[in-house]
Amino acid sequence: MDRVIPKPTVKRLNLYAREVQRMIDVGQQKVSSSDLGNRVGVKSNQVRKDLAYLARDEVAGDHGRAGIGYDCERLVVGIEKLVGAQKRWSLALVGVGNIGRALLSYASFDEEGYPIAAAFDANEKMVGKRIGRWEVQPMTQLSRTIKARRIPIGILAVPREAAQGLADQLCAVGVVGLLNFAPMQLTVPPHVIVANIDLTITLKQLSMDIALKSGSGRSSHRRRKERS
Amino acid sequence: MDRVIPKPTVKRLNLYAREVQRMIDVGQQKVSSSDLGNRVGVKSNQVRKDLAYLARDEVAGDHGRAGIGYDCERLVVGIEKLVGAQKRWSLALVGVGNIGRALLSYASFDEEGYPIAAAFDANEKMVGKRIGRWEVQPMTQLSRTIKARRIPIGILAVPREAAQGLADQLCAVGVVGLLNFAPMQLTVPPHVIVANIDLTITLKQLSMDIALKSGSGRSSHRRRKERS
DNA sequence: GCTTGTGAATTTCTTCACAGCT
DNA sequence: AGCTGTGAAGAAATTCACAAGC
Repeated sequence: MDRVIPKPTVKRLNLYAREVQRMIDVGQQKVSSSDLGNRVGVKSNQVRKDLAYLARDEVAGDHGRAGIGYDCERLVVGIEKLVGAQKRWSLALVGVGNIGRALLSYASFDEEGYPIAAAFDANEKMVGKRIGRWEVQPMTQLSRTIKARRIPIGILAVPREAAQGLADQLCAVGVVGLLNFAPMQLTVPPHVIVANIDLTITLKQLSMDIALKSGSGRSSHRRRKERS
Repeated sequence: MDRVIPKPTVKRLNLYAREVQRMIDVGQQKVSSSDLGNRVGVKSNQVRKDLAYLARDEVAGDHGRAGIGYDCERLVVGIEKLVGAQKRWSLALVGVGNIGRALLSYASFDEEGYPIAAAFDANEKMVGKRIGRWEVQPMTQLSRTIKARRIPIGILAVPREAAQGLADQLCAVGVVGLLNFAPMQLTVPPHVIVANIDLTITLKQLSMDIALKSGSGRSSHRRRKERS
């Protein structure tokens, strides 16, 4: 009777979907929980538990067949239904510096249903330039454009000092999610959700993990270690 | 008697250190667990529990003073001792496309003790170019350079199709950590640790979180929602 | 009054183990 | 034989609640 899906499960479901899609591209039709687990770096038990959430949802439907496995096609469809990949969310990119430009050239956003709908920069030399199919807009247009086009998610790719102020602006004009590349914690109204991409923190964790593993030898599992 | 520091705690300790450093820059001398908690988006209880790990470590030392708080200076020093920020780790950047170039221009890596020591690309037009202070090297130099300079961490900023092969190469020449920007799970030997920066998965989680929060109104806590 | 530190309770997530289907 | 689904056990992380210091 549990309607809520655990956070870690949501994440893994997305990984499964991507992996299974890739198997389909290669002509595979069935997949077992242990196959999938190996590819994603997760125990087969965990895979089955995660996939069991599909069956609990009316629309996603049941899937596994004992002795056989899961049908790839149905599986990705089911996961996407459950985990909401059906909707498209447009993005507003704020900051067209190095990271911003990299994001504009990053085709996957589009392909995955997250089109960048507009790009803004404070730098006058940047404003008006065309980058790919975007024309960089001045910050003065930010509210207007986001409101008019009802863009739900903002990407902050600006220097740390500017991030909080722009986050405030974005929240004020109705954004409900932020993808934050600035190395700081943003403070936002309670209805807004922030996802941080924090490169230096990630690197620090990585090096800490490396340092720790050197000290603690013997682990029986033999595949891979993963951090998000 | 617990020598091991929980993963989530390591992450938060890094966030605390950064935040406290910023307070120092602004002239602050003391900080309380609730101050710090507010800034990082964590309950004060949690902050204290996390900081208690400092006292358990001989070298990091004890810190909090009841009724007063923590001394900012000593705190960052203590955290950095505990969480290993003293060591420098050099990086090998593999792939000088959009993301790769953005990383080369990203000053924080250097400042935080993670200098990019070399950059490689498979594209002949790229090889030999100077970008900032780096000269892009051909992939044929990859093993030589990494072995010679004993670079411990590789950054994979290459297309998905190339990622696994290059990961294999990097692991073969002694890298012990990988920062992977390719949208896939890498398979690596057990002693190598992988940290993934997965933009589309992050976006999918973000949009799922947004969708969920719309459905479940009343939560009593009022600050921010954070995902890594 | 405001603060830290911490055992105990609680919640969340993972792993185990096995019944049951193909 | 090989596989799924799941209750039960276990482990990990968070939150509570309160004694004790300033």
